Amino acid sequence: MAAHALVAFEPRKTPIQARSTVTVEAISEAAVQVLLSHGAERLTTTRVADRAGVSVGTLYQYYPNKQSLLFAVLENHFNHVALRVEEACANACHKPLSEMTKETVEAFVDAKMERADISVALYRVAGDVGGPTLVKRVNQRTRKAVEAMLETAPDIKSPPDKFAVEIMLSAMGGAMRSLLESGPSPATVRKAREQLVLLCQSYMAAATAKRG
Amino acid sequence: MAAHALVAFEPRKTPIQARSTVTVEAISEAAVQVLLSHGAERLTTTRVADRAGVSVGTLYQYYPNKQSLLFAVLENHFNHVALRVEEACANACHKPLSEMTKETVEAFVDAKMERADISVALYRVAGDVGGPTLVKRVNQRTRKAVEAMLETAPDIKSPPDKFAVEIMLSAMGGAMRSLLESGPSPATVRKAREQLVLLCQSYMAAATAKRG
Amino acid sequence: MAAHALVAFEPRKTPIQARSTVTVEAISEAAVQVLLSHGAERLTTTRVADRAGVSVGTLYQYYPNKQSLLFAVLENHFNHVALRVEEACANACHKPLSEMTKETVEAFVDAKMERADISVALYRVAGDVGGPTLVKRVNQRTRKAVEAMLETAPDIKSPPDKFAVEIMLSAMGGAMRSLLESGPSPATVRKAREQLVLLCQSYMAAATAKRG
Amino acid sequence: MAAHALVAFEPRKTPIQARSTVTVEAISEAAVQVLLSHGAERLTTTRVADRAGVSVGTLYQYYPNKQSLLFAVLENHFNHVALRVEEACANACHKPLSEMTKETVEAFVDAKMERADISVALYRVAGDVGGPTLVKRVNQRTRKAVEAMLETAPDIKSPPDKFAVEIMLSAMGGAMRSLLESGPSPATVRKAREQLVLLCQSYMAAATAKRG
DNA sequence: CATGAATGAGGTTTCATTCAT
DNA sequence: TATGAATGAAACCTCATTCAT
Repeated sequence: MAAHALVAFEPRKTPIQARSTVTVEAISEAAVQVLLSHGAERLTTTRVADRAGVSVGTLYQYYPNKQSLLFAVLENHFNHVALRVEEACANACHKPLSEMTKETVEAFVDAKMERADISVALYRVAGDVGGPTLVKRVNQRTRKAVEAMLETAPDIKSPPDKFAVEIMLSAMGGAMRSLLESGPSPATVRKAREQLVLLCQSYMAAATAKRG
Repeated sequence: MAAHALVAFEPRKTPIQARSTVTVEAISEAAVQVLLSHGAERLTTTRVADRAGVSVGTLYQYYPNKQSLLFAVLENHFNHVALRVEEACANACHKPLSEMTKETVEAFVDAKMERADISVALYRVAGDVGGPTLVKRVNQRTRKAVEAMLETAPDIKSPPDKFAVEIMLSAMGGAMRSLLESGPSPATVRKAREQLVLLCQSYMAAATAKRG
Repeated sequence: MAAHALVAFEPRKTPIQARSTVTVEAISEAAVQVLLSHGAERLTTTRVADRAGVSVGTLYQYYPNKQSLLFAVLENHFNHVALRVEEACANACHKPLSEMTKETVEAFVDAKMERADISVALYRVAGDVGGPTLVKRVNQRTRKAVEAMLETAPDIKSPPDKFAVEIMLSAMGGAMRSLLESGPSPATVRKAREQLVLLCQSYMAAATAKRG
Repeated sequence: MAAHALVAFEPRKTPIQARSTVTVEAISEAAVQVLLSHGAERLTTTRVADRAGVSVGTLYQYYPNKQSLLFAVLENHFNHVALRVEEACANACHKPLSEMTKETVEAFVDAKMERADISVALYRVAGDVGGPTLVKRVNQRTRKAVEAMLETAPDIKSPPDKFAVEIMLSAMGGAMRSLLESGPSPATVRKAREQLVLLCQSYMAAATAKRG
């Protein structure tokens, strides 16, 4: 599994018949299951196929290699989280800055916690599978949503630059990663959520005030 | 390489003789070299031994298995960074809060950048090798240093709680990870460093002000 | 692809309808294309079907297995060459021996060169597919044509025995094989053609003289 | 087994200890055995290792891949035949041309027949393994020996050009191939040998006479 | 007749680890 | 202690072939 070449991550074949769509989803879901039950290094394509109730050959009809399968799973997860954040951003338009920040951060934390186990499992495969690239791509997308939201803030003169938003997103992501990897209690999660809100609020305030 | 059992990560034999120490260090350094030149999944024990100029057998005299070797490398790197931060904390005692934060953050960023390539390479093995555990341990240590420093701050009434410091450290670590994995230009690093300082300063201000 | 059992090499169903004939030819031609573009070991039935613009299933309607497909392609090629030689033999009747030989050899060389690329590609599959059997069969046929021609030679008393003709044909075939596999320049081909004519002429003269 | 890239055919590791030399030879010999007993397409690296009494891993210590193993076997065989022909050429120096030719051809036929089964088996792998390249290389070598011999012929004025010798060698090789692949009786072999001698003798006479 | 999704045995290759020398 | 040959389980992936639609 060399992750140096970022090629051929796209699915190999577009399902035409109805049954293949089912198969593709079964495989993707099975990959998550195996990831959770066996861990990243015990995940083999054969095991995934077994769990999905298909043969290995079928798996390879839709994913050209193991990486592309894991990449797809990773992408799903990231897309889900990104979507939640985008929704929150859309909802928080025209509210005061601190409210905006709060809702965005909370949406992110909640989306991650929603499938905390998967998040943790995926941290383990991300490196081998183009994770960083994907993270960057998703961060761009999220950043755009945040920026659009900030444009509508009534209480700031000019928005922070792109860079500040990026820093905030990656800081937030990193803190969540540490948190999730420590297997936190619900109470801990609650406290961390609060602190994360505070972290981002104070940063946003500082970053926008500078130009205001 | 199952990372589920966190046993036997410690080096097998403590080198007493000078020759052994040299060997151990050669192996550890070779591991880093191979990591950089071949990537995480092309790192094999044989290759490391070759690069170190010893036989595989010898490698296994000092490290019970591959994981323990990588763990040691990881530990080295983390210890180095932690040391730099601790030094900065010691130096910043009795200075104003914002100054303290600035110097701490800058020490962290600079330490990471000092061997940026190694940092990136290690992100790739961390998951398989007890990285999260190690991160937690190092974070504890760093947190203590930060807390001790904060105790001496002249301009705050009471220090932030443990949790706030932990959040800050993990946020900072996460942001650096994203940054490093994107292969940033020097200019980008400079800007990120500034922003990271701002992020932490505003957070520390907010977190201590609450109790102040 | 075990070639030990020489069964079931014949096409499965004789195409009666026009559409079928077109399909069969498309498949056969596609096999050649794939052979040239991907090489012998990258030739898969699916790939051939794709190139032919039909589904694998359809391919298997006309060829019971992969071998039979390749066998058919091989047969086509050999038949083509044999036909050319037979024509030459028919044309050369009643001419002097050396003229007969010249025209026969040249017809063979030219027929091979006509589709040199296919010839080379087929050398690579011949072994797996009943090539030797086919070669023998085609050589019988060609030998008959040559013998019939020789019967009409005005300048020999009695024809050479079967064996001599067979030796000549296989020598000629082997030399062409070596030549083609070396990717010869046109000039080389021209020289080789001359020499091959000389080789066969002198042999025929010697082989017939013995009995004459 | 893609044979397009003619790289990495050389053995991977030079045996240092005595025992490894034994191992290498056992593997090579086992490959021949498996080739004979199972045929070319049933030859698997695992099977070869089993037959050699070692593990697959050991096989791969000495041969970087399956091709390189088969290439080595092929090379052995060709070298053996080339050696026999070279010996014959050395012995036939200063004899009359027809005698030279006779002894050379007979040496070739006899060397091939000596291990007829291997010859046939190898025809089947040659294509996948760099056979043509090897054939060319060995033919060069043999040609040199033949030319050196011809220089000493008392009864020719000037030797035939390189090309004629090459044609002769490849014709001879091709005829032998056809013969061997037909599973000939001893009587057939005897007759073929005679005819082959005649073929080459008459060609050599013709090819040298031209310049004489 | 055509389609193409599914099959799964089987092949090649890697690499952490051991142990006789 | 050092060596490095040997191990072999286990991973990934291919592809000829079938059969329900």
